[in-house]
Amino acid sequence: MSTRDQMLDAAAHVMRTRGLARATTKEIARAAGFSEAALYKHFRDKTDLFLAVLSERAPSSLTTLLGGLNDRVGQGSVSETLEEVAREAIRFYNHNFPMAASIFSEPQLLAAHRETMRERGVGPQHVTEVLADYLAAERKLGRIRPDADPRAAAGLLLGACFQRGFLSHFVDQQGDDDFAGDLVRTLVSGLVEAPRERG
Amino acid sequence: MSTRDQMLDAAAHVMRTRGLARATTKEIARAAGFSEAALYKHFRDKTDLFLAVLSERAPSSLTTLLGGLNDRVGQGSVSETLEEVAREAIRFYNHNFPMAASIFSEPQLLAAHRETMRERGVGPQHVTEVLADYLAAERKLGRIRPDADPRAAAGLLLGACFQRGFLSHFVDQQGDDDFAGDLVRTLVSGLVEAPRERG
DNA sequence: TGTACATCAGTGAACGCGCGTTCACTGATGTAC
DNA sequence: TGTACATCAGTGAACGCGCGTTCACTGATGTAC
Repeated sequence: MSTRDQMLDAAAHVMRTRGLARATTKEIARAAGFSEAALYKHFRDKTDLFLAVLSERAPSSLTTLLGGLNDRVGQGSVSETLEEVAREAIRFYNHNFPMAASIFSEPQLLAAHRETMRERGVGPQHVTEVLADYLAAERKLGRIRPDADPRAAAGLLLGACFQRGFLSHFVDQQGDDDFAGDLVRTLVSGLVEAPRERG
Repeated sequence: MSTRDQMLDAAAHVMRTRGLARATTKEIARAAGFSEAALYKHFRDKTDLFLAVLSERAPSSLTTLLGGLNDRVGQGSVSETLEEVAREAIRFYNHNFPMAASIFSEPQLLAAHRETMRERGVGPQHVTEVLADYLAAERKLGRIRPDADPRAAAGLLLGACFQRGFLSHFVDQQGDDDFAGDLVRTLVSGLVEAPRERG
């Protein structure tokens, strides 16, 4: 693995475990096994290093899963697919929330990262859009009600997972075994219609 | 207004506008109109000041609205109540997300704040619980389906609002006029049942 | 093969700066007699 | 009322420290002839 990659891994690790405020050049260099000076052979300054971490070490598991949603239109049950999405989303947000949230402590870093994402056409809003597209395709097949709102439904499901990822760090976690399943059943059935047969 | 209150207001303002990383004693003192040394007449150290801001300047609008939910059980339509909750939640999270997120850059501060909230029995998870209680009460009255899951439904609605508050800072905001309404309609109707009459 | 030089990743030590915090002090207000 | 003292919010200036960054340097590797 290249020195640069070792430095990015070390920086990501320190940011996650010590927090952005404690992610100093000294700590990062120490974790990477190089001198502080060496960091500046590979990155212009500390902001450059952080932006590289955010761009190149943002985990792609959720994006990958959602990228495969196109192929699942009409396959399996919609509920099963949504539950899988929800479970993966909860894991993803739980893992990445602290680092993403940290950026809000440095608005200049946030602005620079926004710009990078805008240029590449990626970002957190993209996830919701991909799920909404999937739901729209299922609606076209008649597998969900014709007047359903794909964007709102995607926002509900992923928003709940997002908040769950937040809460798991903010409070002592309650042991809710099948939160993903609870969410999907509630979303699919709605609050006011007559109950359907279960099973 | 007491000196202490002026300092808390100034600190909250700087934290919101400049970010936690730039919320230095110098900036806060300047915004409050006192010397840095004066801060230490009213707070033991900087952490003590931040914790006081988090405890005493956490806006209560959402808590207030949700506190009144007890009185609305059986009153008006459930959809109207949920839309009002959603609209207020979006405003609330939009306003408070940056400061709350900032805390994740300093895990020690986060841990101390968690402890304060735990002692007082408050916290972000409380909001979801109160909404879930409201929904459970409406279920008891038969105004929502008997097998509905109040916790999941509250998680979906407030989670979507929470994520919305996040996205409005993270990406250039799209102009979605009635997101709260879209969420509630989708949550109430569900994805698979036959459509109801509108109007 | 040997020699002279170029390149370049990485280092130890130092730099200036801004930070949180403390210090001795001021000046206004209250109080005892 | 006047005097002597106590209290206390607030200050200007200084403190030490850790930070990000730069510097002159090393030593390994490559290359020309």
